[in-house]
Amino acid sequence: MGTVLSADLLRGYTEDIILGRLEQGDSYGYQINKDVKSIASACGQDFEMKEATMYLAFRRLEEQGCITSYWGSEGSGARRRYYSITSVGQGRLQEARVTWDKTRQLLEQLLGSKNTAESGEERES
Amino acid sequence: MGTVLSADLLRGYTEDIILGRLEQGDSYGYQINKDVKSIASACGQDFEMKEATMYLAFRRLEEQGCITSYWGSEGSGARRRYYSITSVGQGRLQEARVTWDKTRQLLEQLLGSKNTAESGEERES
DNA sequence: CCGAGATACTTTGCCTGTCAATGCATTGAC
DNA sequence: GTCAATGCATTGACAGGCAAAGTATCTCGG
Repeated sequence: MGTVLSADLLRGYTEDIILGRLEQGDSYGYQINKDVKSIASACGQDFEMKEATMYLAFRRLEEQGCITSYWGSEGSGARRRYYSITSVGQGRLQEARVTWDKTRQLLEQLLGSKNTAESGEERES
Repeated sequence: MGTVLSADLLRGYTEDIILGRLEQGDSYGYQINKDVKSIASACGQDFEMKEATMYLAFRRLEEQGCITSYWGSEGSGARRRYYSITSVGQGRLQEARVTWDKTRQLLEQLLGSKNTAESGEERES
């Protein structure tokens, strides 16, 4: 169902995706994993953030001070490690969005996407 | 001058960028490298496709049958290896644009970019 | 009570693309 | 003769993604 997107095309965005999710409120690995899957599915796309990838990204983000974590206090079920975005993380997310926007524009130019390739010629000497 | 874009954010797109350039006509490494730089610069961005990265990508593309190459016949100056996009490469480029478009949409959702986060709540149980 | 399946987190080792560094060869300007 | 620009190519290291495997708890059906 839907296009299978290679996560390699999103390489380097894993941490920012997590931050984007945590901006909506504290969450934990399994939940974020499912959220990402369902968002992708709503876009008609078959994408999943692999667990190994995700948990390693949590580690990095915490080292960088972008998130903090705490063990949940549910009486039943497996224990959950909740993550919370910090102000450092917020800043980083803002920045990531700006960078993403510029990257997007650039790649569109470089790929010569239809929407920007209207003009007949644009070869500079 | 402009934002410095980490090429790592474009990881995996190198080959497609090259194909996009070759669609404009046969070219060679040094030229493509300069074209990319000047396109980025026109976007107000400081991005460069590193030579090592580029030449390795040429290699891969040729192995995949997406491009062919031939030595230029200029009487003077250093020899140039020209590359030409094949129909396989054309197909791949078409595909890449579609994939890119989907990836773009998805990442915008996942990062929670301003333009798509209007609705108040969208948390599913 | 037992097994299957969902929930939930973690580690190991491999693969692949990027890139700094380095090297080679030619040409033209100073 | 030397320096910068052109032009191509290889090497080794690094980092992120991921398959695979492991641990542990809970729930539900039989």
